[in-house]
Amino acid sequence: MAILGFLRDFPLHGYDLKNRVAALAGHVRPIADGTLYPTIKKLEDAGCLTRRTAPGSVAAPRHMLEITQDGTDQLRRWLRNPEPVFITDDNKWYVLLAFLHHLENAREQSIVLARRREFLDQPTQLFFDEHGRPIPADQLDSPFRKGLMQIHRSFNLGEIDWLDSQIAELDRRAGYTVRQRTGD
Amino acid sequence: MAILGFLRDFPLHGYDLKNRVAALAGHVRPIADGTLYPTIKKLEDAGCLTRRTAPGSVAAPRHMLEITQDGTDQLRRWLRNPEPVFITDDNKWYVLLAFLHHLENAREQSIVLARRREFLDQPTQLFFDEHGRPIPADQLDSPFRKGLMQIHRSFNLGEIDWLDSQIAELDRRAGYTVRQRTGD
DNA sequence: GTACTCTACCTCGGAGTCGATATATATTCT
DNA sequence: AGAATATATATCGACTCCGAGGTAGAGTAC
Repeated sequence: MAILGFLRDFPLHGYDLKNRVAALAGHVRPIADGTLYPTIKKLEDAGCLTRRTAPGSVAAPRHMLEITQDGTDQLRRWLRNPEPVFITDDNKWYVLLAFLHHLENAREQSIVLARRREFLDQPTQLFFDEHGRPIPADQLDSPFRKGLMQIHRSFNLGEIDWLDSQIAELDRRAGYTVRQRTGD
Repeated sequence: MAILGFLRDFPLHGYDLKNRVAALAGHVRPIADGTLYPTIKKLEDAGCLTRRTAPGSVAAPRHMLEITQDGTDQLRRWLRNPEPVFITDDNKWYVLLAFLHHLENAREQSIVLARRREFLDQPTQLFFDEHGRPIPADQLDSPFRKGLMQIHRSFNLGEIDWLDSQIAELDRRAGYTVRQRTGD
């Protein structure tokens, strides 16, 4: 998704892609060569991108990669209907968010944000005692677990606020569109 | 790490472990049977845990798992000297944090928190233009990328605050210990 | 009575990822 | 001259993990 998402903005070569993915997921983990190049090949075989050999600006020749219409369609399918783990795994969710603007329909964007919003709404209970009873944050012995729950909670609330404002804005825009269309 | 970390508190059976890991990493992803049971077996073969068959409270018989001294040692090694990805990957870091109290030495705990703190201190630049120039948050076209950077920044600042206060507290405690020792 | 659900364990195949290794070119440092 | 570093691409074996499937006991709904 990150490869096609970056290529949707402008053509890039593998090495550049690697650095951009590493920066985006930088706080997560850089992508390994052994992952990147086979994935590029797979996407090429699937017709999602084409390559043109160009002289390297500094050293060895580059393979400039360009996204195709099929690639754009594939990217939009992934964004429009993301697998559950892209909603629940923070790392994957942030990668998705970085490319969500490639879904051009505000309504579709709003639906994806709403899925994340719904997920964050679920009460999270992280720790339990011997008998399976939930332990509230203030009764935890470990200051690390206390901090973990506290940080987790405040972070969730912050993201929920942001999601709500974004969803409202997107729905307002989509609403205008619908009204304009139905107003014909 | 999560398996040994939970067993360090009290013995559990596989099914219970699965639910606890799912709750801890609940906002991430639940652990699959195909991951859990082979991992339990691997830890058993490595002498990190022992199992005792007990009648199931409701249905099939359970395998109650208990951590051994070797298992405790292994857990402490993982916590004391975590691989880089446990510092940089949020998901893994939070799992580590949930069990850091099993490192009983305040100095050692503090060193691990300091590694995370140092990592968070690095300026994060997520997006670049065609020419590789960094794009500041306020110049991004996508509201999702803007939100991503904004949330990321505020979250980092929050965690840094917490880390600083924890490190100070731990060092204060470790300092007392050293002073008492050297004062003999 | 029988279908469904929850508990509880286990295995196998496949997908994805990493890390090591290899190949080359150009620049910079010593 | 030689070494180190950065650019740039590619492959291979090993490892991890998931998902689908299987086994089984006990309770619950219809």
